[in-house]
Amino acid sequence: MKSTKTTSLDIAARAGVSQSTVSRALRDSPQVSAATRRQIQRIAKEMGYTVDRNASRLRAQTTSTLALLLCEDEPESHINPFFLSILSSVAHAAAGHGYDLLVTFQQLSENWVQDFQDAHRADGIMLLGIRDRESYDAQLIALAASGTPFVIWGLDYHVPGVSSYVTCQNEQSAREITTHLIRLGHRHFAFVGRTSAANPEFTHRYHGYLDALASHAIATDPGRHIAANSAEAEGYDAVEALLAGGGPLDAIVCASDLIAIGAMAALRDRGLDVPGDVAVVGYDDLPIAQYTRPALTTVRQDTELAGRKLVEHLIRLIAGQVVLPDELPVSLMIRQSCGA
Amino acid sequence: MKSTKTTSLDIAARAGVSQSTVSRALRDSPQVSAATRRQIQRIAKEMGYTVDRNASRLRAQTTSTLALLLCEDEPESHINPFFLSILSSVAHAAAGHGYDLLVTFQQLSENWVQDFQDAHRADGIMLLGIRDRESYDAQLIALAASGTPFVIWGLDYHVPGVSSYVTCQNEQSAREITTHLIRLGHRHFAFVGRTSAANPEFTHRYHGYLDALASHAIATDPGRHIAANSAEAEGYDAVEALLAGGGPLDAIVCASDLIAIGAMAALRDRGLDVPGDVAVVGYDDLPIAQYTRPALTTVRQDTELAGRKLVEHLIRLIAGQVVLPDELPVSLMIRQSCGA
DNA sequence: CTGAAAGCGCTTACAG
DNA sequence: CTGAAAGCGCTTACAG
Repeated sequence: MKSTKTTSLDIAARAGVSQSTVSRALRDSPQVSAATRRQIQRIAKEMGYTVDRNASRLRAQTTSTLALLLCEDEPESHINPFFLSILSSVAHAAAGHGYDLLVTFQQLSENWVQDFQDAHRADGIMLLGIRDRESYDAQLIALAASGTPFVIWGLDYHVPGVSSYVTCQNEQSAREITTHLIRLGHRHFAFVGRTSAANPEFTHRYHGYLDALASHAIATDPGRHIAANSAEAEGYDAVEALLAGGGPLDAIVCASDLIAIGAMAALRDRGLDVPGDVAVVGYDDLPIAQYTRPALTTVRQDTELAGRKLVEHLIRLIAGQVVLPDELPVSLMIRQSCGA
Repeated sequence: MKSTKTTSLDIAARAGVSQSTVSRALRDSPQVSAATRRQIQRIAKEMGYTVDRNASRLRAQTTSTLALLLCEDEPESHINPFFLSILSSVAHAAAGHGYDLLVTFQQLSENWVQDFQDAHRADGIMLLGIRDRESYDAQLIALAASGTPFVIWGLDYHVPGVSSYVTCQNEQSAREITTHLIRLGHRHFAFVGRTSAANPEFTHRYHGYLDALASHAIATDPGRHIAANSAEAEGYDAVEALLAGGGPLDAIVCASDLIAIGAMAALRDRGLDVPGDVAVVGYDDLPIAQYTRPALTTVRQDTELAGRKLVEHLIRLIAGQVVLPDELPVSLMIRQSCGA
């Protein structure tokens, strides 16, 4: 089946030039005359030849590969579909820049740092899903110390010249969506989402939420802040805890859409109407958010832009160029679950 | 920052053996004495050495890499979260077998076949999301002819010795879930999902559905079969078309959960109760299916097993071993949207 | 069990 | 603008 492999020497023989010239022509080197280059490229195409990546990478001491590490808390835990959108965008962007994309799902227990760096598997690394900074700290420091370029999504940690990060305007957008609820007349708020120094995205959203309440002199009760990771089940349980706590409640700000969807299910199961009795808002704007009933009011993160930025930052870092972290704009998606 | 690279020669010098012995020891060759092997492995660890993959791959003419191609209809179209689960499982399985995983999102217009094969980027390919066999036919034939091992999810196309496929018991499970609805007393059915020779999964599900109806002598009307791809919006529109058609309707069998979620939203928007007025069932058991209200009755596909099988088949194919296509068992997840 | 040597298929100074 | 040559870091016959 498989015919013997075509190498640059075969092309050279056919074109009547040296192997070096073939190599140059295929890399669009200006050193080769236009006529020779065209001829060589034509022959290469005819013979179905493509450069052997292993050889070129070995020789050029590069990998032309970007790695994407998706960190998950536990093996086989459900991953937020939000990351699928980013992954898709990253894959397109990487391909557009001529890079291969290596994808790994990692648990934080594993020591991926040394592995990736020394095995020359990728020129740089993108980290998604790092929510618990403390657990990752040692690995991040080691990564930075090794000089491996990397970019983080959602965590504002960066070492100039080595790493960068891309995140979105978490605090500001949470302030906006909470203010929207206040304007609608809601006064008894709760926030669902685990916050800590270790979980920066949710923490920033929480701060924006608190800030909006404070600006309107609305009191908050620590009991109205329930920790939850981004999963429907945790949103569901959080609402049960909230209702068990008693007291008036007319709006729940959730740190993610998945949490909000679980929260809405719990409210419904308790016979409460959304938004009639309790308004609910989420964060992410997953595709499904348009199709829950009531449709979910949420904050849209531009995953297409996020993926592109991640790749651009990483490529600049690899090239030794200056990179400044990016905070991407978001947009409020007002639908029915907030009451308007 | 980055120190000069450690090579097997450095290890050899330190261990006082030849470079060949280092190479053998690190590959656990039985040719090396246990004592020497242990010592070399210890030194390698101390020096933070890992084999340079580009060099070893070039030399051994292999890639130790598996490619996963996710085919999408249009650039940036939403991808079914179902594939995220499979992707996660594939990533774990590939890592477990010592393979890297290259991920690409492809449109069918692109000619990925030659690319992958000739560029020595992967030892084998997994194809997900090929729903339209006709469009891919030429590429599949070319792939098979090139001798590149590949495995397809969901499409029963295979060339013994070169390719295989993994799918699930689509027809049988659709028959079961439809029968369940019939037992519940539903008599006026519709099916939403695009079927054609080109879309085997949905087609098999449709056949199972028709079969169940026929077994119970329930009449079907071609107008009650609406084509739809796996997306909430298409499910939504399909229900509008169904309702516009008029006539009694008390159960909708959807070819995917995404379609079902869109369908439920449309019914709700028309003031119809699910399952009171119309029962709805889906397919896939996405995590969200437990949290729609009513919770969605659906068919669970074991994505963890699916990913593992895909990788196992591919690795066997690469090793030249015999592989028989797999049809995985599924399970009915009875929740509320069916009326029991 | 170990070593010396060849060679995988490229890229890239160096020389012309 | 082109060629001859070195060498990236391994793996693996071959010889002992």
